[in-house]
Amino acid sequence: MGIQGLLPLLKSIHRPTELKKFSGETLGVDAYGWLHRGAISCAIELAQGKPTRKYVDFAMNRVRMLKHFGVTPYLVFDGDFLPSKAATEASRSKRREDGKKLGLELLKAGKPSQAHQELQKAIDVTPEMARHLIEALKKANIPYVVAPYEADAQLVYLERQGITSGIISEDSDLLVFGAKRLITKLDQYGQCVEVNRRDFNACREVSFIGWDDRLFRQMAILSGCDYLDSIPSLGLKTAHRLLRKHKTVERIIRTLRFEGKHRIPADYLALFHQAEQTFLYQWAFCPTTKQLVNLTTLPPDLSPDQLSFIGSFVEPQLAQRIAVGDINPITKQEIVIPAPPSPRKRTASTAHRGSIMQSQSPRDTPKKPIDAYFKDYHRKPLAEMDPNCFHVNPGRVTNEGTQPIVFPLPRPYVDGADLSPPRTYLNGDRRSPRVLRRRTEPISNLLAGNGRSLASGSRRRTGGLEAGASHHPGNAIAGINPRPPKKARLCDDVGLRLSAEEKSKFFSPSGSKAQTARKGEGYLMSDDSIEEALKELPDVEGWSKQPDRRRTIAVFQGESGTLNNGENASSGSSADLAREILGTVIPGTPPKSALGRFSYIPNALPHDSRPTRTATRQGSISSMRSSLISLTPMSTSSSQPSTTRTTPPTQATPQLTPLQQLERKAVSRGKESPTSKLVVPRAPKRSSLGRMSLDSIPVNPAFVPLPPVDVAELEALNRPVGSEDLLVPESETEELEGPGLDNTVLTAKKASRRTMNLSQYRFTLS
DNA sequence: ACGTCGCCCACAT
DNA sequence: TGGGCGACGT
Repeated sequence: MGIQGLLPLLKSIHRPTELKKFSGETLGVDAYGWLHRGAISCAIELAQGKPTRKYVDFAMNRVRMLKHFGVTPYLVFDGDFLPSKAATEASRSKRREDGKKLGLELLKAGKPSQAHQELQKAIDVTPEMARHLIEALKKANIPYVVAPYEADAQLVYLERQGITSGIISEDSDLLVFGAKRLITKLDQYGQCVEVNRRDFNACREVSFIGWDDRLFRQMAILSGCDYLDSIPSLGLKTAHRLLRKHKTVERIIRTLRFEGKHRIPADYLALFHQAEQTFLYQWAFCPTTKQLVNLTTLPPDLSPDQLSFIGSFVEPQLAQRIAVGDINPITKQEIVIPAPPSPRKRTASTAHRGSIMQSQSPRDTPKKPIDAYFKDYHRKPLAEMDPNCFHVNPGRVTNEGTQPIVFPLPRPYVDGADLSPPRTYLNGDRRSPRVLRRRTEPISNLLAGNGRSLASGSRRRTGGLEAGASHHPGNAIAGINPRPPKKARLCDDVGLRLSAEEKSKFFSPSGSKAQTARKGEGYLMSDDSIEEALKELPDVEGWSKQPDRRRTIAVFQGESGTLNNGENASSGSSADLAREILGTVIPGTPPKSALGRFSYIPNALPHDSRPTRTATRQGSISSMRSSLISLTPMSTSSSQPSTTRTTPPTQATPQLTPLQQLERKAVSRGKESPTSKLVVPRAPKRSSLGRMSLDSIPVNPAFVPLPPVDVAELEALNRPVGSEDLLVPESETEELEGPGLDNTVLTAKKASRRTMNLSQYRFTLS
């Protein structure tokens, strides 16, 4: 795994979000997790050497889901193992083999369940498997790249180059590599958690104020990472404290040795530096220049020769072929696919592990120019997205809070084309895939000639997403998707239980009817708007947490209770209900009934079980909602259907995220001069007024119904901001401060700010 | 009292 | 496998 405990340490800056928020963006995806999860669904077949490609379906379902949300995935595959890792990997590989044998034996013994369990652990994601997925990606015109070494470095490189604007991964190592926006815990419904590097200063578990990337990286390494064994009893907190106190690793080690409390290897410092350099300079493939580059430009006094542990340089020609997937990054031989052309599941299977041959079959690889794969990512207009997406997320229902949450989900993103059976094998297990492949390397390895390696095991399991996106023209775009009607669901779910979801959330086999309904709705947007509103809730309040969502759900539930089941999506009464709700949400036409529901919802809602925030929220919720609804003129959204994304992302506006805002506060509180940052509030730049208005409202922003998708706004919000300092506190800031925050201290300030902001907004907005 | 480490439970399949 | 919770050690 990456850095154990890192994400929990950053918990206060986790921003529960929805994938939809990233609509219009290209996000890097660690393909390993998806492949691994997909492989789990067919672990037995793989172990038996059967020609299955179910794992491709799994990954492609996720791809569709992303597309459904308007997100362009840029898949990044792992390449070769770092030198030091080779040995480790070999032993691991053997372990897998043993596990496989055990599993097969169990299978023969008539214990399929146990067999599968064992085989899952023995899953090995091979370059051939990656290649199969790549073939599917090519057909779907999805950008991808095979990293020369670790996908982590490649993902961060792409993000730094602006090729992607965020990274979907479960590996906390990415933050150590320098990822700016890490999107984790993505589930099949599009729910996820965003961790922004910029929010670090707002971290409440430990203070990162005054810290730079280097210190953060050192803290992580010091506590133990994939490239360096940890020092017993020295975790993140301690590493953080030590760094704060002594500033340099050298001093820390010297002190620790002096104290004699920890046992520190003689070569610890050397290994430490190797680990540090591995995070800094690991090789990545530059899609633009088509050659290997160091993640971070090497300083003049450093040459790749001195960094044997980051792997060796690969000639551009070869690197390029590896990058597109034609060559096995490990063996450096061509990957030959037996007979992939037929889309059906049953194509020839690749031998589990070694189907690397020398001859390449022409048909297998389309002869597109390599560039083609790197360059075009198409973005999907929101319009294409399926409007009806609400549905309950069963998983989250019980999740942290325990309360059921309802969300808008895109369901069937089904494109007809590639999908095999719409079945979603949704999430495979969540076991961390990467671990299998990579692991932390023992220090000894590092020392040993290579330096170190990196085997980072990561826990990557990307959240599941099963849905497919239907953007393709051929299919019926959004309307076509056969998914359970969102509306119905909302109602149902809300009212009923989350279970409503049923098996295929994204693809409902019979979904056609639902589709029609959606399209019909002029107001589809309404759905979207609702979704937005829902989404917002979480964001706003909580950027803190998910409980918010639940509430939301709860609200709906109250209503839904009356409603019918979600089954008849389009036609059902539930649908009507949904409409009503939507209407309420939507600015222009807020049905009273809807409002009423919202208002009373609070009551209905099961209160947040969570101790801290609950009280506040609940009390205010109803009022907030009503107020929000009435107050917020979401004009922006109302005018246009959510489905259409008209506005191009306006990026100029630096938007502070709630976390960032907190950060500022923290900073201001802290020593650093906050003034410039905090003071600067300027007129909101963002395109969407609606949002601002929302923010400005004293009420908890979470409850404000958002307008249908305001693409520009979303983008602006999400867009990486230039310098944090320069950013002006915006509406979002307020959100941060909203009830969602646990921090009591901040709360007071927040409240005050909101008010302030509101005034500002009003001026500006009006 | 805090932090780390180990055990138990769970999620999703 | 990962997260949460409880116990032990500093």
